[in-house]
Amino acid sequence: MPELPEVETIKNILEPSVLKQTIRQVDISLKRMLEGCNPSKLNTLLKGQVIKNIIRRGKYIVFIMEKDTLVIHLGMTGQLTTSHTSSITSNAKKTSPENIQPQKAKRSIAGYEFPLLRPIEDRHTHLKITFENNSRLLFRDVRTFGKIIFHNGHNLEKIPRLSKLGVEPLEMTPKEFLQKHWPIQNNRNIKAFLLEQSFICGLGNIYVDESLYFSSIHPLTPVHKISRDKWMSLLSNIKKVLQKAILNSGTTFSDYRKPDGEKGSNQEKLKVYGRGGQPCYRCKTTLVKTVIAQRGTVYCPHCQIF
DNA sequence: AATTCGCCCTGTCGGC
DNA sequence: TGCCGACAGGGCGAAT
Repeated sequence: MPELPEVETIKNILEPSVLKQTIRQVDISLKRMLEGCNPSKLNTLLKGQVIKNIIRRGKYIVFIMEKDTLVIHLGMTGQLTTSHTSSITSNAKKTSPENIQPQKAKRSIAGYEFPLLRPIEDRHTHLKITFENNSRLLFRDVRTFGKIIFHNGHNLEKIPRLSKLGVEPLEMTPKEFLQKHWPIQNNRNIKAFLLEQSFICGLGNIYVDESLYFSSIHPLTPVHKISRDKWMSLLSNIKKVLQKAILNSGTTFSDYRKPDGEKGSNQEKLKVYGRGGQPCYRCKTTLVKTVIAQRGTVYCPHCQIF
């Protein structure tokens, strides 16, 4: 579920505590999450390297180090957080609900305030990076759809997952984009097309539904039937939807947390996603919940047309 | 060649 | 109360 705004938020919050840090030790406990090198070699490869830069590409967060690059995809339930080892061994370990019994802790978790709410370390923490200053970067992922990619060197184009990505929506201008790509010949429906990362990257299920709603486009509309004007509107709405979500620190429906443990607030602003069966804010028509492109999809059958 | 589908995975929730 | 199936879905590889 972490899409572009969530990854951007995580990157921005992580930056000050991770940048310029020297890696002392790396522990990976779920080896199948790692691509690009042998899990037993990861620690040797990364040890001693300084994190020089952090960037986001689509839904990927990229750690540029002196020699190599480490890429993380959060999948569905991935969480990145920083903590100091001292707080894990004293306060947090004793009192954090996550560290007592995950099952029991859930019931009472709402009663805990930051910093105890932050995901610290449990059986779902699959990657731990310890820095020379004793702080740690933790990657926790309940459903393990996430990925950790080691890459030798800095050439991102050589990383297969990254090289397939399309344009960054926040960096493109609708007008220039259409001058370059128009007409857009594709037989698929617009929902499936936008979920595909190779044209525009960073959009997931939530922000595709939201962008289509704002553009009054039915999610099943074939791409080649969308007029140039509609595309202009769609592209600018994509940017607006993403920018607003970043201002709201992302959308928290279940697992997504900022690295400081707090939730985003954009879920309160959504117009269609998660609102199936409820009235459209514009016309009061009951919003339809269906499945398109193998994904739960919500739209207004009155406002959103072909 | 283009597109669709199945699968990976765990926690939650609703129905019986 | 407890069990079980359905559901959530990003991205890849297999199947069509």
